[in-house]
Amino acid sequence: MSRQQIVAGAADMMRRRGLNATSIREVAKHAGTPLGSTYHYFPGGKDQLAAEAVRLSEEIVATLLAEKLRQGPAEGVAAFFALWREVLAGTEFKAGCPVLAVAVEEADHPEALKASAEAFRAWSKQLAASLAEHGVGARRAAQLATLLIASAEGAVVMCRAQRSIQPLDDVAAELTALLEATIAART
Amino acid sequence: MSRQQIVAGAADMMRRRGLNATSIREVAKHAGTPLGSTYHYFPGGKDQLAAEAVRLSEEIVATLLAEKLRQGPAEGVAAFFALWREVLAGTEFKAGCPVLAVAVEEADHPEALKASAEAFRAWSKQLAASLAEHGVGARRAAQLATLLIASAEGAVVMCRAQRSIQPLDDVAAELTALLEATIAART
DNA sequence: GCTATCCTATGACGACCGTTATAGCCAGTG
DNA sequence: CACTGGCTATAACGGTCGTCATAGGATAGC
Repeated sequence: MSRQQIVAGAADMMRRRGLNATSIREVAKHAGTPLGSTYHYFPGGKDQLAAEAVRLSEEIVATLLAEKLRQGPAEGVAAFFALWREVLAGTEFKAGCPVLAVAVEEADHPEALKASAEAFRAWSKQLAASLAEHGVGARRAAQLATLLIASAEGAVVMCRAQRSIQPLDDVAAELTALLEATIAART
Repeated sequence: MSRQQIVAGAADMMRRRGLNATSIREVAKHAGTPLGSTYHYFPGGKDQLAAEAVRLSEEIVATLLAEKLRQGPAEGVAAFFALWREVLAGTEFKAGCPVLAVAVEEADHPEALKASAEAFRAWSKQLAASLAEHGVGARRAAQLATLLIASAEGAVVMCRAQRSIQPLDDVAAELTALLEATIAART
């Protein structure tokens, strides 16, 4: 269906150029659908389209995370960082996270912003739950999960600015060590 | 001078709405200067204006960081997080970091992007140097410095999305503990 | 007083934006 | 066959954007 192509194309454009630079016209053209169709599928306009793009991105990451976390928190975190490394490497550091892009551009897109908050919360919960399962206290697990996501998102932005993978690798190295130490201490 | 007001206004608008939603017209109006003056002061157009706004933000943070780091890395990091906490609280979670905003919106603003990369690098160097002075190995100090900046920037974005200060506090708590442990181990 | 220089003031340019309206195609159902 | 509803196709709306050009005013040095 072409509806999904529109959402996927919007997400791709948003993670590269941000929300405001992603025009509905270009999204439609890229998806091979007429402009009018966009407003047929998304009567809520750009806000709705952006919100769905954010939710799609959330699901993709959440699915990968859920799969890898079954092998343990360390594997999940490793997969999370590997995912961003691939995104950066595969786009010459030109793409980042569409969820973050929406949160940074405060225009009047309340649905999209809500979806963005929900995505961060969902990822955090997944990670925190996995940590708690492996003996980390609930409070500490939540803190660690937030740290993991915040630092990964921040590192991706730094990588884009500097056109280098090093910030992400630095952050991943530090957090992997911290995670191992924390889990080892509670086992 | 009105030139500085233009740059400061641009930085403020960028950190709230992002680069693309910051129009030169509005910046000029907000600064009380005519639109034509903007192109007199910044013949390089929006790219130059954005780059100078990023450099101004870099300097403000770097100055504060330099001052606080004289009392040690822990105090510097605490001040860094306190700064972002104030920005968020003082704007109802509607403002973030203009440096990050530029890096996220990949339009053709090469100078601004370069300034953004330079800002991240400058802050990292300051923090890493302070850590190294207090016994942390050079490699580790660089990694930790990157982690501190990445996680602070990422947490600020999460706070904006969720309209809550908790992500920043969670990250600050984790990193403060990590920092203390690291410095204690090498002393 | 004269002039050169910096800045103001104003308006225009082409382009793109989000959104809406309207008319037409083209299935599938009865 | 008729017809209805989902989607296409196309054009237009008011608005804002970055940028540029040009003319006016002020101010400082001579």
